[in-house]
Amino acid sequence: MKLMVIDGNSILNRAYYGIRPLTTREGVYTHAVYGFLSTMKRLTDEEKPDALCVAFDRREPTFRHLAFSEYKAQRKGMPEELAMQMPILKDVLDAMNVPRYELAGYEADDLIGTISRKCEAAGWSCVVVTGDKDSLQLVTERTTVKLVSTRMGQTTTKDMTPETFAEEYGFAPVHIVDLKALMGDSSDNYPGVPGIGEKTALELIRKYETLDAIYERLPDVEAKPAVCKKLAEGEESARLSYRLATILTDAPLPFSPEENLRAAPSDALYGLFLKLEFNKLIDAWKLAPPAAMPAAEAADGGEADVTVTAETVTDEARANELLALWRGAKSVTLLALPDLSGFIVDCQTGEDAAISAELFSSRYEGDWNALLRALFSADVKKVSHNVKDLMRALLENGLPIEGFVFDTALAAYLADATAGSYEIGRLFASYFHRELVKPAHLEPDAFSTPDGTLAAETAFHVYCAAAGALYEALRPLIEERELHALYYDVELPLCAVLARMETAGCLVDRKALAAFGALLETRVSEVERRIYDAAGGPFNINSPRQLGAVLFEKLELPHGKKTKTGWSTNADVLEKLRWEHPIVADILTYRQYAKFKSTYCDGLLKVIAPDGRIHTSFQMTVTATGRLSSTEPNLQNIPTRTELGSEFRRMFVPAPGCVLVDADYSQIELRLLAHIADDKTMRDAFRGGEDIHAVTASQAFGVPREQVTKELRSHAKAVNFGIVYGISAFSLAQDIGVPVAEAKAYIESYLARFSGVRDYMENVVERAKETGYVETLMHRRRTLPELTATNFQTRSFGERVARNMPIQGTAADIVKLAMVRVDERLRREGFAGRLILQVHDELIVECPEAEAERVAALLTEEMERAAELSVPLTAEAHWGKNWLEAKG
DNA sequence: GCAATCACG
DNA sequence: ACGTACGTGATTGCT
Repeated sequence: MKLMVIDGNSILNRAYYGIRPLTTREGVYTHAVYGFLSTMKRLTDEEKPDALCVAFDRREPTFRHLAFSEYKAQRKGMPEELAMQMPILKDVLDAMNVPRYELAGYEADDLIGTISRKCEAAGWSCVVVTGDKDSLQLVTERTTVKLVSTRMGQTTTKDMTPETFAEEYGFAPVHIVDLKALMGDSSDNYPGVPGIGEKTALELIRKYETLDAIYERLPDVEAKPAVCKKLAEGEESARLSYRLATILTDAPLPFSPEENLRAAPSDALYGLFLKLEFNKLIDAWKLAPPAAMPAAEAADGGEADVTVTAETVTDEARANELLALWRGAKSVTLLALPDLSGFIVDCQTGEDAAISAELFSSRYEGDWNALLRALFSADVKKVSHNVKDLMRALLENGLPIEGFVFDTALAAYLADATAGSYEIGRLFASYFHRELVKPAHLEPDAFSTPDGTLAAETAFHVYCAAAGALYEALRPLIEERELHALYYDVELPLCAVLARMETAGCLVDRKALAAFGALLETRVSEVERRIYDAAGGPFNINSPRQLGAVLFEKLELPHGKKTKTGWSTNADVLEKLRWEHPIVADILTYRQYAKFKSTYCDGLLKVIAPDGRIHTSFQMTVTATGRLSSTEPNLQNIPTRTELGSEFRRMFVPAPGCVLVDADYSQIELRLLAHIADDKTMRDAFRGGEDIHAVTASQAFGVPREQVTKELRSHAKAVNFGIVYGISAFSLAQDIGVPVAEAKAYIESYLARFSGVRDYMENVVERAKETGYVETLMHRRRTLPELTATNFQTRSFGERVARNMPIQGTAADIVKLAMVRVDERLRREGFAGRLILQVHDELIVECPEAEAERVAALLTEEMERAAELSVPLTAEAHWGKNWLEAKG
């Protein structure tokens, strides 16, 4: 029989420092516990011990402290973020039914020593898990020590037996004590023999084995006279160190190995892991909810019994009966396979009765398309999950997209925009504290598997029931948080707008793009050759590491700041070195060409659809502020800041006979700052239609308006940006290239002149600290657990976010509302023009040439009246035969 | 899978 | 005294 005993403090400590910090959404640190449990899981899987327990230190002084007042005196207490994880770990161990031992006056080591000897006495073998080499003294024929070390996030272990120990140290394990008595231990803060270090101590112990043996023959010890002298003078200290290094094996601990036989975890463990957001560990331990809920019960949160009649519908007559039923229902819950080859509809038919119907095109004996047309028309009110994606699939198949009344993913995003994932199973677990019962191999959001959809079908009803339950939980939450307008007037209608934009896509001039790619290719080769010549040989310029070696070692250029892995080689650093060596300018050019070629030429060519257009995906549930994002490809970061880069915008073209109309807000974020902060000076500037950066320069730098130079204006512009982002003098100085003191003076002068802004910036942080969140004008909320952090950096970040999010987020609310209205009017008023792109403060419509002027007017009108502010909100529109021209 | 870099608002 | 601006996504190199 075998028992494993873990040194709780040692392993938790190692996990804490070895793993990057991780918190739950509420800000509770959990990474040390997570690391501990992963290590424990791995080692028990490897060793398969029959019994398992964990030993902990206690705060009370031990006999070692009493014997030697300086024992561990230099140790600082645990950091708060670690200390708070200790009780969590103990709770988890209790829930796992893993016994834990602690005893006032004894260290974990002493308990482990005692436990290992009791095991041996009972005829058991014992495995000690620790990161502490002192414990090696416990190694015997029956007791092995697993030494754990964590380096660069990787945890490795080494098994120490009498054999491996002797090989490494050259003496028996018990003599570790004698060794420590001679060499001392700086981390426990005891001295050993002053002047004798590891090397001499090892030699002596290999020769004489014990401290006693050395002192018995002291004058005649085979060592340098100086060593003998030190030994003689240091005997008292050595004897004391010996006592301190000795791990007790007879602590008064009631213990017998049989009491530690491994047991199944209690029901509480599941809920505890959910609370700690240890989803991976739930999987790893194959934990299930205490009483596995059938899907039908999940639909109403498991509180009442709903009789669910489940059926797979194959004939048209039954489908029509159900359609009638669905039309009469207040709402139905619907999930569809991404290729529309199947769907499921849950429909309440009475107080406690429901019908869950699954339909698959492969088994349907009727007109599948007609069925879909009926289902996705306005008279069936549907609740679904990721409505925009479903709508796009419907549009691509020429089907209607009407009657969607709720999107559970979108609602969950408004409830918490920083959750990261809005996959049904995860949401269900976090709202109902129960894991969804589901086949483990299933891709949860896709409802399909690479090898067919059969597996998905088996779990279909589970997800649909969960979506229904989420609807019940989220619908009231939207009202409570005053999110009704944002949700029903903006986000939900936006699904259809975005689905139409994605489906429409954007035409690109493939030939021009390919030609530009070829041009860049030759330029890249030229520059590459010059770089190799200057460097004295070829290397991979794309590798920052190799590039750093060439610049800072071979060519000995002065290096700037470091990154985690070496010297930074980013554009800022290289720009400062531009005149130090001709290679630098070439590298900057290379970087630009290579970026353009790979990301924008090759990248965009790859995703041109057969219709010659690029269909991006707009993500509605990604950003923490409420903005959209764009993926596969990202069309929100097409170059524009350099002349060469803006050539790409020439490749985005309208269909024949059409133009692109581009409208963008002027200074929307600064106008919102003026409005939200209610700053008189700023408000007057905008009301007077003035150049805001010039006014800022004049105010902050104390010069008359007509004496504001270009340079002063550009500095003021940087200050304005900085204010919106939560400025620091250091970064501003870095940005505009002035001394930090000067940047500091700018900021102070700015805040003195714009006192409304200063007050707002202070108040918003203060309020956020009270409530724990910030919000936009439409009540879009971002919670800020960072504000309560003890860590300075984390807390400062939270404060900057508190200042920025209401501004960036309100701008996002406004643009989204404008999009919904623009789309609505274009369609209602019979325009052929359609929205095709959004780039945060910019909307792009493709329309027939003849519509250009009217579309431009419509765009500016709807954008400008999307919000009523205390300052004018202005937008400008232009049109042209490509995106670059249309920017005006 | 992460880090570094750089494109955008 | 801390480290040094908000929000994104794609590509490349490297472990």
